[in-house]
Amino acid sequence: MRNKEETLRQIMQAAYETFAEKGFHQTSLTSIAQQVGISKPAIYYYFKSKDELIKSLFEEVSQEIHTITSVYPADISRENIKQCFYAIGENAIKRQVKEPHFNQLFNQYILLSSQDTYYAEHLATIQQNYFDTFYSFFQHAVDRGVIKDENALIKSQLLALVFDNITNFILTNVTLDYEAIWREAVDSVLSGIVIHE
Amino acid sequence: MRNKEETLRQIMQAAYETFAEKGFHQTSLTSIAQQVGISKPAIYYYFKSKDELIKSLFEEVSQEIHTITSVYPADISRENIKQCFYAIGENAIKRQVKEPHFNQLFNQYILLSSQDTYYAEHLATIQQNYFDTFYSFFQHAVDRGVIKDENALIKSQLLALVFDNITNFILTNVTLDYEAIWREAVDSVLSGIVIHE
DNA sequence: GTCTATATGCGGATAGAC
DNA sequence: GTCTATCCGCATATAGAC
Repeated sequence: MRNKEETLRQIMQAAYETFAEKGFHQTSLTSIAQQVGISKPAIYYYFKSKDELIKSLFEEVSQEIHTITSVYPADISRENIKQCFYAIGENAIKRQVKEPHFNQLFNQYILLSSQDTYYAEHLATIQQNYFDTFYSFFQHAVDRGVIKDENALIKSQLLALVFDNITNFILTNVTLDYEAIWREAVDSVLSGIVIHE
Repeated sequence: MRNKEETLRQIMQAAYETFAEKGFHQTSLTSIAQQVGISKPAIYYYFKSKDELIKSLFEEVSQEIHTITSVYPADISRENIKQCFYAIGENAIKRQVKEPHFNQLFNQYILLSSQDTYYAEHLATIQQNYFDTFYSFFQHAVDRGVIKDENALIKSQLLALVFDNITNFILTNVTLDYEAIWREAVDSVLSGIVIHE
């Protein structure tokens, strides 16, 4: 006899990987069941439908997003602010290279969002939260007298857009020097607003 | 009796719109046939399979991309270079708002590319070409003595990434001042390299 | 409570009539 | 060039074994 929670986790895990690699449609419940070692209808004991499984996975992935985007260093100074920003990008690039599945899956939900209001609404929240994180990072620096409060909102949004698209392009066959692009973005955006005493 | 070319165009047109709105999987050949006013198997006279139809549409969309990305003004001067860049973004934003189907469809092909090498290879070429366009724009300005040849490759790629992601985010429910972000990107990237005599 | 066996219906695909 | 008939596979649903 199997353990209920264990089986559930295995289904989620198999779904996560196969959906990311092959896409929702190209992944049959049969193949997920096979990976887990159960029969296809057994999945229906855990999920009302394939769409429910996809939705559950989305909720899990949404949680993870928060932990990813909500990390920012405690101490920002004139000396280390660029390094802080550099590090944010470098970490994301490394994670993306190491774990492409996450974003591959996430991109599928973004596509779903143009066809399904449920995903559209939830993703809008996530993305808004993502922009907010960058903005609060800027405000944090402003509060500490590290940078001037000049166009901070737009600048933070600009960096967020660059950051996001770098992680997207890593998934493609286009090889660019993404770290250099990120550093250039940070340099360009901060040039002129970092206070040099 | 129907006209062959006319029917083909109608199938492509219906596919274009429905695929963009509902996605490849959620669009059945039956619904396309209904829109055109023919029966489902009739589509198989024009396309070997649904995948073939999707691929044909891709080739058509690929053509259009070239015409979109390969426009750049003939005369760049110190006085108008920022305006030129601003205009590129403004045009793209306007087009995107007016015609969201194009990018919605295109994004689906990007997703396919992580599952299918055919699309991966062709998209890599398109995206490479897209970066090249931005770079040659920079080189053009360098050649005319408008900007310094400082980090031009990375800067051009940075602008290309911003440009691309702005058009993506317009499709979402996230409303930002995209024109302002684009102008900020242009200002940030060009600040320091525009030659002031 | 956990799963298997089995049934239904839809969408993609093919053969062949007109 | 288009249609009818038909096949096959998969998502889905339910009945019931243990």
